[in-house]
Amino acid sequence: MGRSPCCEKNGLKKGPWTAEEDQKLVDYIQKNGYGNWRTLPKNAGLQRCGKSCRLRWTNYLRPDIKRGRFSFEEEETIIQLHSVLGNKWSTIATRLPGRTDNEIKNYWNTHIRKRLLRMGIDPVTHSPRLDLLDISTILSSSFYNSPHANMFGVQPSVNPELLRLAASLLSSQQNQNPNFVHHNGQGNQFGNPHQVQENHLVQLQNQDCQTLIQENPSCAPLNNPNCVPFASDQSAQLMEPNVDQLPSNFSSFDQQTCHVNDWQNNLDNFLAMENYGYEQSIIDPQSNITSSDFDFTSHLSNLSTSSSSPASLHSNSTSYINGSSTEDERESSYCGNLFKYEYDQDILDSNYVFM
DNA sequence: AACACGGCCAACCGCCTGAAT
DNA sequence: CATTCAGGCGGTTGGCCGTGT
Repeated sequence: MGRSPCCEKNGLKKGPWTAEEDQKLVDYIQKNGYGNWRTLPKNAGLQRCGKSCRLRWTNYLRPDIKRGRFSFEEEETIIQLHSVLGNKWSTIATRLPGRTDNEIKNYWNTHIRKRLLRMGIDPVTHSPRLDLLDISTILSSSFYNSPHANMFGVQPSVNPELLRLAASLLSSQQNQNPNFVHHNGQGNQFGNPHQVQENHLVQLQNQDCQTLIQENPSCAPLNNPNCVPFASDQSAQLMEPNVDQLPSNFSSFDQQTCHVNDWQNNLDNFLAMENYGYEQSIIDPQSNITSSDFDFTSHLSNLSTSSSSPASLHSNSTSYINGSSTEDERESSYCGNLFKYEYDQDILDSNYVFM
């Protein structure tokens, strides 16, 4: 026996609510409360389904509804809760006073989800996106052999078997995709990073990535004790880039996130963030941490301290970018800065009217 | 000015759950 | 225990509106 309709559909109005209907509903609820939604519309003189009335009230007319743009702190809360709860919008809404599940859901789908994707983070798993694993960069080692690898403190330890498998996949991708451009490691390090990445990006099927990782759980480090901080003399290897070779969005990054004027530190931070998702897609052989174990929540928990920390100078062999003293702090600050940067970019880009 | 396009979000749809009978 | 039904939830849609051409 099928479920019966919540109310008689014939003759009932659908679509956007008018101001007059809103007023009728508000007046009725203020006078009588909202006990029985089935009988409410008839008693209130509304040609609406009870369900429609309930949604209108809970999502729009309720007096405690909070309007306006979500704050950065609210977004943090949503992401943290979503990483634990998934699409339990109503549960998430209980932790955000004045926000409805519908509003949170819409905001997630239109803003946060896209931002996480831009950051290379899978919005479903909250882990780095395996489908964008940049195998060609691993193969060419252009990143690991570049001076920028030093600022991560990354010592490459790529499993030869992984390289073999990746090479096989890369080869098949190149054969199938005539537009594929292999990055030879000799190119411009300071070009538009999105463009560079697009050019040498190998999009693998998720299954391929999972297989690669399951079969080869030792690529390069995530919290790898073999990681060493960059040395001060290594930063000297960096050559000052031509101004028009800087990443297109570098200037706004400089002003909003780093709080320092030194171009080299800013550029280091920028490139670190650009590559953050990529770095995190790698497995730690020591602790057996997989990409899916990546704890985005704990990274975000450090946002408040990391996002305002100035980049440190390359003064000694144990200092990290942003002044973090440990590798965990360093990674957190990359993530935090990146997320804050993307949030600020959204603010700048949006036409949102502040209320 | 007119049109096309894409983003956003209010509202709807269909399914699920649990209480009442 | 089976059935009915209200309320709740998450996914989806359609229309509005701003922007680009």
